[in-house]
Amino acid sequence: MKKIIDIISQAPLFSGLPEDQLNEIKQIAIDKFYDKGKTIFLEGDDCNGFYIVAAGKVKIYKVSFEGKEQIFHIYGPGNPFGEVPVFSGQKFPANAQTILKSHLLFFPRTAFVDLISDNPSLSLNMLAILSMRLRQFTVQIENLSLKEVPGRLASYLLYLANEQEQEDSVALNISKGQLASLLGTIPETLSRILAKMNNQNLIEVSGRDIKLLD
Amino acid sequence: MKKIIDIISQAPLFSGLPEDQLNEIKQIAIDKFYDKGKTIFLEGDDCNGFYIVAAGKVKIYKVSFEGKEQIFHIYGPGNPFGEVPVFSGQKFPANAQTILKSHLLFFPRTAFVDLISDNPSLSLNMLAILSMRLRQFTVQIENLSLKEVPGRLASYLLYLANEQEQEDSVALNISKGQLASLLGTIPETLSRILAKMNNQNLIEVSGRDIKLLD
DNA sequence: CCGTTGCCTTGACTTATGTCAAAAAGGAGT
DNA sequence: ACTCCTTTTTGACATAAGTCAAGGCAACGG
Repeated sequence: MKKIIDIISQAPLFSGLPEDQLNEIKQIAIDKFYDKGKTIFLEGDDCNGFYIVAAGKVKIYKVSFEGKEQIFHIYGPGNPFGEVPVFSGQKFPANAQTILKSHLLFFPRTAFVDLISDNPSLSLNMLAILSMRLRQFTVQIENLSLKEVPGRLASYLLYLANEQEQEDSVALNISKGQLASLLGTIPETLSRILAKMNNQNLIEVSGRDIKLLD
Repeated sequence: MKKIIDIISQAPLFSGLPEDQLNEIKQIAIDKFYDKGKTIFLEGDDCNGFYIVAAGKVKIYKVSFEGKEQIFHIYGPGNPFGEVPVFSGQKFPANAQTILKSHLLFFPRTAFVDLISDNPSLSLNMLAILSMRLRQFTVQIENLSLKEVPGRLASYLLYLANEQEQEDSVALNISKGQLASLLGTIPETLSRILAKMNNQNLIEVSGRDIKLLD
């Protein structure tokens, strides 16, 4: 298990802050541990603070009445989540659940708001993070509304390849079922599209490894 | 034309600020005027600041390669827009265009960032606004991915009725074509669904006025 | 080694929604 | 009232993607 101070000093949210402020932040952080598949909060729950992933992986998602799931984000180490109601002052807008055994840091709301009020750099960092989120959401809405599933899949594969710094191959870091949910579709459809792109020699799928031939 | 100071003092972004700070904000605001249908900025443009609508109406949207439009927001008086790249430091993520003759206030980026750094209340207001935006986007993604067009339309009508403080009828404030684009569909589909709901006696459509019979 | 479990794939079918084309309705100005 | 122009509606059709049901495959524990 990593030390709190290491996690904090590496999180983008706290980048560029002087050491004494990192220590103040450390003072208010609370360790939390979750097994795989555990719910962290549910849509509509009251919010007493937000989280940063120290280790593991967390999905933010909603489920329709009929049971279809849409994943909004998947967060790994260093990423904060659950900040929205801290500032807008309402309930959580979506559900959060671990998809791996995870170690989280919890930041109580009032203590954090005090901290941010005293600290312009921290507030600008937070503004930057929320702005990046908004940007990601515009991409997600654009994908859902203006692209068909093959296009969304292609975008995601290119994004992953870029993130993994590999020109021509990617390793999916989530199950195909979860990927379907992230792309706003269902496993059957994703499976068919992967098969089709495979036949057209656009990609070469073997399990979670995909070679990009385009 | 309204005075700058009136617009500023009524905007949620600046609510609760003391008078001297409102005056500081006024100093950096710049009036801009646009006719109906004029582009304010395009996706990918450099961002030197953001805007607040003083009068008129503005849509934020993207267009697919094939020409389909998706509207993200429609903003009226008091709403800020274009803030994302101010804090995330990149280009505009979408297009902005007036849908009515409009009067906007422009806030240059660096001056505003200075202001926000010196002013915790202002930064908390901005955090609250960005958080509300994120919340709206989760709803929009949920609608696009988990609901079909009739469900999205119903949500929108209920939202409008609520906003207009009318129990059982709404007046569309945008054209049906624009509404289709806001709901992530096309005018033909929207028209058919309105006709069907009309036949089922769920609503009663006459032009832009819709009675809710449910 | 075998059965259970979870994940993925395939097939046949249904349906919501987009496309294309044309007609109808509505508004603004002459 | 007439014309021009935009918005909306309708019809016939095409298709992407969802549903339901069954089968395959791999991993894991007994």
